[in-house]
Amino acid sequence: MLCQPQASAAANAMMAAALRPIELYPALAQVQPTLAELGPGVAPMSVPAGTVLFSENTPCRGFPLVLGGEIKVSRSSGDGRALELYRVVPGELCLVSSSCLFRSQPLSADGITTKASTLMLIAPDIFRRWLETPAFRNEVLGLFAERMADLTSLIDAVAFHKLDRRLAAALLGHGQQRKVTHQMLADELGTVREIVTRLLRRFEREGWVTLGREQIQIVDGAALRALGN
Amino acid sequence: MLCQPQASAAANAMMAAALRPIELYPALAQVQPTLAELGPGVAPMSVPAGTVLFSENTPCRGFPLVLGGEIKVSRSSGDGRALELYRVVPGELCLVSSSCLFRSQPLSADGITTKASTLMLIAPDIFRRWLETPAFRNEVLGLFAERMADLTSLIDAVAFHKLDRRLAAALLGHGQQRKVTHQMLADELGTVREIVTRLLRRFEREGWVTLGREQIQIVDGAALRALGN
DNA sequence: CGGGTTGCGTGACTTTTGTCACAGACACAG
DNA sequence: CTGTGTCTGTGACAAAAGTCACGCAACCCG
Repeated sequence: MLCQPQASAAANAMMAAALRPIELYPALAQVQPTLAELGPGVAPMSVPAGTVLFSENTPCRGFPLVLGGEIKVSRSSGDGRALELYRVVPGELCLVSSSCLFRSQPLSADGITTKASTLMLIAPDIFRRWLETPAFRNEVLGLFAERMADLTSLIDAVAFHKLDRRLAAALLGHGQQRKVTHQMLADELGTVREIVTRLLRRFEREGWVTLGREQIQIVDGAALRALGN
Repeated sequence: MLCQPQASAAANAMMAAALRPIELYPALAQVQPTLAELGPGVAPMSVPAGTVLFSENTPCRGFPLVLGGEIKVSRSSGDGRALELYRVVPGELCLVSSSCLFRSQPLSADGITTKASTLMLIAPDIFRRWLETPAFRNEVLGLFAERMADLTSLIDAVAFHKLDRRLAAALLGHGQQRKVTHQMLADELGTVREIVTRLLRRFEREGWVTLGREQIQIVDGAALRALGN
């Protein structure tokens, strides 16, 4: 989790956002001690895509505020499968890693950046003082509530929906095409590659998508939506 | 959700606990305004077993502190299946119903008392003032973290574990025998009655349990534990 | 351009789970 | 005791998901 300088245009845009945490987290404008007072103690750090921020056993050192990029939080089964729990985007806290600071047991999940990302790691005692500020507190509680809702609807999906529905839903909301491998989709849904391949071929035969290497073109979004509800 | 007088010995014991919310929630000793100041505004209410406290559509009126009894929070599929998310016991807040006070969307889940129960319904504005107290705040945040962990491990179970494992796990931790119908276990696990019956018969043939009407005797807990991990 | 790697497609098969239909067992009320 | 529920057991079947094994295509790189 070391600081890595970034030079690409995307990274620069990201850094620009990273310099304005207050825009992402308006509540930070009111916290005590202020960001300015803390100075270098809360210097944002940049990590490349694919960095493992935490995994099942790592203890957490603080509360990561995500300033840029994206963190994928997932849970993996003993054997080769994995299931994505949710993603943390700028303006959100990574609650999984932080929740272990409110309780004894560490929360076992993996966190990996999907893009080059910038974070600010807040020490527990600072965080607790920030919670004195009602606005910040409400943001944190709201995020917890949000995450609970996410997890609940994931439970619903995994327990009650068939894979084709879930796959259809996973394809939507990413523009006209998604650039992913079948394996990535499998990991997102908690299944294996072959099943994803088979279902996608079915979708293709239905004329809903067209497939290519590492990319899926959505042809009939309405049909997918109808399936995915 | 009306107040119903309780006369049984069990209910009396429960009411006795209800009179000591501070023992259940030590942090309440420090909150402002105090319980005494609020007086009748936070009068505990008693409901019988099987009361529907909230369901998918009900908006929530406040934060229920559970003083006695037990609330089962579950999610149901469109068709006849259901899956238990977790249970709320005395000393805990019912976060599902309260989380909708931190965000716009109501969190869709059902809450039913499994026993005669006593709760204190805290109005949102009071609750927010109580959150000024660090001890209370930490308790609430800790509970959120706890619940996230619960949900995460449920996701893990539903996504990666076979039903026999989950059933075995469901039988443990309830003493030597569990008094439930197969249907109740099915609702707990998110499956249908027939499957539970079949698996239980298998367990019986293995000599791990003995079955009776509405009751399951655990004979070989070690074997169940080995299966359930 | 040749060889290794990665991603995709597929067929054959097994296991698990769910569905349907029905029958017997038990419990309790009248 | 008799009827009327609720609870349990089961067989036959269908569907969904996972496993294994393999071949081929695209791409990457020296």
